[in-house]
Amino acid sequence: MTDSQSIRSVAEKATPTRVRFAPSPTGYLHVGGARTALFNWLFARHFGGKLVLRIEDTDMERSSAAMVTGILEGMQWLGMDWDEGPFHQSERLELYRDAAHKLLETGHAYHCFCTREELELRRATAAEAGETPRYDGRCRHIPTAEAIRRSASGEPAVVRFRVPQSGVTEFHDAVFGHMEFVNAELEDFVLLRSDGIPTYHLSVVVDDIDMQITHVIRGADHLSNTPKQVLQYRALGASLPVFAHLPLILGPDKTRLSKRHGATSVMAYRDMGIIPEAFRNFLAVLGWSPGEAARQAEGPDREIFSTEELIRMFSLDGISHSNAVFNNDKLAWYNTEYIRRYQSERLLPLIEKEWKSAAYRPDRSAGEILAAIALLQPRARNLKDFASTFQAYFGDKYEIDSAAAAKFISDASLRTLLAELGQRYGAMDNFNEASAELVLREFAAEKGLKAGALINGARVLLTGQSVAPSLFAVMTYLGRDRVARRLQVQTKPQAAQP
RNA sequence: GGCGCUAUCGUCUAGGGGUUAGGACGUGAGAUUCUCAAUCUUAAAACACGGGUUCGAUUCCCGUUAGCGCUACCA
Repeated sequence: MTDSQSIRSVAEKATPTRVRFAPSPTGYLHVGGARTALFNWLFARHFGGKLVLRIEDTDMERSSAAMVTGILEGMQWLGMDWDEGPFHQSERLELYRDAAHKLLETGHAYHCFCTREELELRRATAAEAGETPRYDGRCRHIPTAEAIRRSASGEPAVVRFRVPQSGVTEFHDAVFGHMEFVNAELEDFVLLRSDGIPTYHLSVVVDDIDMQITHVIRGADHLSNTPKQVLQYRALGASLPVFAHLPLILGPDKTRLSKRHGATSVMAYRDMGIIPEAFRNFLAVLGWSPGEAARQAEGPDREIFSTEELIRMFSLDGISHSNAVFNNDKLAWYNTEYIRRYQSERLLPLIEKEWKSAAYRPDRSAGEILAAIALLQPRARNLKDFASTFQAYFGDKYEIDSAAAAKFISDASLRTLLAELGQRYGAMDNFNEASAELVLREFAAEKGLKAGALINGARVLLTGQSVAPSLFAVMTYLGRDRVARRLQVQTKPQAAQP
């Protein structure tokens, strides 16, 4: 340890928590990435630290600006903000080249002139011989002067890190504990490609040092890469951040979540009618648990956590060591819970988006719309319901579900009676929930049939569905005239159609 | 193949040397009755296996098995 290093580590202790979310824009923000972002965000907010957003776009062929936009959109949808960035690695290439040169100068790296074809061939040969395919280090011993001359003369070369051939590389992981890797198992990995673009291994380390990241919270798929990075921190004379690797999210078949399992993009969940907070809550407890004590302290609800609660309770200690299966049923449950708990006013903008995407236009006053939402919230499962099965509450154009019609209003005499009931309602003076029910029941007794038959039939005519809130509450919401009109509508029973 | 990680109900998990192994989702049954996808009640459902250590392991250690990850001039 040099003096400057110890001074630096003291200084770093005084620095606030700094974490980063560093997606690669080779695809949309996927579920796993979203959870990584969430844990970083929660961690930063918990400690009043900073979240840096960094776009790892050094793979120019696979990266695109559209994907960056999509990722930012995904984060915003989930209600996560960031304090710095987005920084693009593609705009910081000089930094990585400088670091590579520094490593070259200090002997921690060397030029390698082996071609891809040669490497490929050797790998294949090694695999055939049952050996571990690993770079054999043949360019390690090319004298520096010669390497510089060859490189300067235009011979393509990559820069490789010179991994110690003995010893072990250790680090502490906040989730998995003490980690130790035998250096001899590591190969001399590539830092700089022959086109001068850094690989992930280099850029991630250089940026994490440059951005003074204190905690690297990322997917467990990086656990095995970490010793390569630790080696670079040491070679560069930088102190180590705290690493925290997150278990992976799996599909129902316990393989890594992928497109095969359905939606993996978080935006797909928005499009499926999921409330962002519900999705976030679901994601937060996938691979993390606040623990019994913290749970109890938060009161009776043990599964539903507000943003503030999540921030307050979040801790690296609660992160699970094992992978978690993504459970759609539980997500759906969270969604219904959030739909119920939201104030109608708060739900409205989300519902309006659904209307817009379904090209549906409500035909009611703002007050009526809010009342309808409040009426329907307890039985909505999904935001999509408001633009589909609930259309009868927001306008007079709605379809009658054919199965419901067949079951409850296929009888012509019943239809006639419902129309008559409609007339009776139309003539009422004090139309309210209690009186509407009284009139219906008296009407049923008068005609000698069960109230249930009328109720079920009326429900279908009034709402188009066989499932709805309490019928008389629906009537009250709809109002006398609309109820009267709908009951008297003479659509032909579905069954009678040729 | 090598290296690494992991292992509690079907799933997410709590717990932790002595517990009736707790909760949630889902599932079954019942209640309610104007419908249910609501509500209430209730049931079934787990410590992967084998060795240690110990008076006592689901918990600690080792191994086996299984799953996952890494093993690129991808990230």
